[in-house]
Amino acid sequence: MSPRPAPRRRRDTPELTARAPGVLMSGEGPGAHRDVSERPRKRDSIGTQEKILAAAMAEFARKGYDGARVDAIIARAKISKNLLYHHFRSKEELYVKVLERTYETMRRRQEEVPLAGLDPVVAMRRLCESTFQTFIEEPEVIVMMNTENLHRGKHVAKSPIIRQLYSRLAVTIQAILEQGEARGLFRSGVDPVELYISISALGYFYLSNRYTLSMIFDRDLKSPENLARRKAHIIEMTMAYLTAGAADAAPLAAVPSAEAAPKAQARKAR
Amino acid sequence: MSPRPAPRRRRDTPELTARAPGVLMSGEGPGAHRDVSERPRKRDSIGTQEKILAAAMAEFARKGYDGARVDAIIARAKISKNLLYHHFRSKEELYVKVLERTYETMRRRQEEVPLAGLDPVVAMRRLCESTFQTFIEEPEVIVMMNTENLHRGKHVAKSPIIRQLYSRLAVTIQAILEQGEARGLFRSGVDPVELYISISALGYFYLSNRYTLSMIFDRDLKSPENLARRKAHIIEMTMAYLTAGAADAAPLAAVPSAEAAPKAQARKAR
DNA sequence: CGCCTAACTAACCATCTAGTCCAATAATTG
DNA sequence: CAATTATTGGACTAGATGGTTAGTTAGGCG
Repeated sequence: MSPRPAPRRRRDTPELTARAPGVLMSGEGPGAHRDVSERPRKRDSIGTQEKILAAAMAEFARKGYDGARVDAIIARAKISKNLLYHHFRSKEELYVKVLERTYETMRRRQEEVPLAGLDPVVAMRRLCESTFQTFIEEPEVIVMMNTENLHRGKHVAKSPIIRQLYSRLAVTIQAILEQGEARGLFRSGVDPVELYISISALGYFYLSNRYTLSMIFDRDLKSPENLARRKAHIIEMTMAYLTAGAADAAPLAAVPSAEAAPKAQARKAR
Repeated sequence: MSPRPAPRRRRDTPELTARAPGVLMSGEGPGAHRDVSERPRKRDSIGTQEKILAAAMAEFARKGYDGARVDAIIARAKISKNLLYHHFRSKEELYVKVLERTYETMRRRQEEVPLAGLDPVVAMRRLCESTFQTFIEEPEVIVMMNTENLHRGKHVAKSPIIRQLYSRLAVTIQAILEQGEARGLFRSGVDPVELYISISALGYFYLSNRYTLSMIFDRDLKSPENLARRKAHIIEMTMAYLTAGAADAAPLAAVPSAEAAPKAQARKAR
């Protein structure tokens, strides 16, 4: 083995960034500054971190973890590589931050939709809609979750923040189900987790696999008409399941439309 | 620019690798040959390609395209690197071959399930079961499709073989739907593509995202009980949707069980 | 039976990639 | 003002990675 004094010192940097204090006015240094049209470029730590996170989110959501390039992230964020590593320890740490942010987005979107106190049927329809709508408007969520599952959830496992985000949702759904059952609108014995997985699945898979599905079935799944049709289908399927065999079974189309086009469609859909 | 004569030599091999022409048949020369139980290991082109494809499938399904390493593939296949490149032009070509094989698997599994001529209700239940079962028993399918969709289907687009595999299925489903409708068992106006996407989604998403879902909901989605429950749920949901509002609507649980455990469960599940 | 081609190997290489080092400079804050 | 922190810049490196080159072996066939 070649005598290599420093074996490797990636991480173990003692973070002493002792810069020589005085000696620095020597050269004509500033000559290189060619930023003329740029705005003053102030020092804004959290703003920069925000830029980096946004750029990283875009890159990870486009290429996955292994396909993502740190150089691409710094290019997107228009910062130097050193600055990225000044704020984040490693590519992996940055990825975890982005992942946490993704889950935070999901949680926020969920809490934005008021479900408590509503008629159970309306509440469920609204849950279906908003779940699908979130996947449409936050496409990064899908790729980030796919990426994380490719890695078998090893980062989520280490992030205690993420693990708690969904507890409230399960409770909410449970309440809606109980109310619906009590009023004879829903069947009994519905598992809220199973149900939520299904509602998510119906929209998530459709969007996540739209490239291959579009190819196979020769249909543009992202067209506004098909998205609208899909949303209706998800609601139909979910409500049919819930109402089938209920005490006071509404035979079909419990509330056919009543709340079409609740929000701007596809805020930043691609 | 330190004057570096030799550009770079990672492995710092002691130069001159001139293999002496003759001296190598001395019995233990290829000492690495400790394959005793193995068959003589003749020169077997298609057998080798098979080994490579199997190894590549395993690697791609574990790591995705960018995470997969050619070196890992050759290690798994126990062949030399150049042999891989002798049979396949590039990592990408190999990936496409694996992808095609994946779709071929799906097609084969679909055709193995006889649906024509059955009672529509039975046929649909069977379709739900077999779809889920295929995802369980061929876990590579899920990751390969996720990977391909991460790349926005660019390889599928170039592979005409893949694009035709599903045409037959759509026709089959359409026939079942029509029959069910004619007999007053199913609702009318069901889109076969939309339906098939939903049936797939309910199982696919559950399995594909099981790592994060298991974490979030604190439930082992891969346990035999939960898999069985999921299968029942998928059937319930699909049949509820199809039968809701049918002319001759069967209120609930059209055919409660009747065909439980059709095959060995989880043939090569992990 | 020798030769040609295809199967096969080991070493090697060019390049890429995450991450570092060493400055230098400008803004912020105590 | 002085210490700190944010920021840029560029050169640099270890190691990994896809792919190639030069060479060896086996087997079918004329």
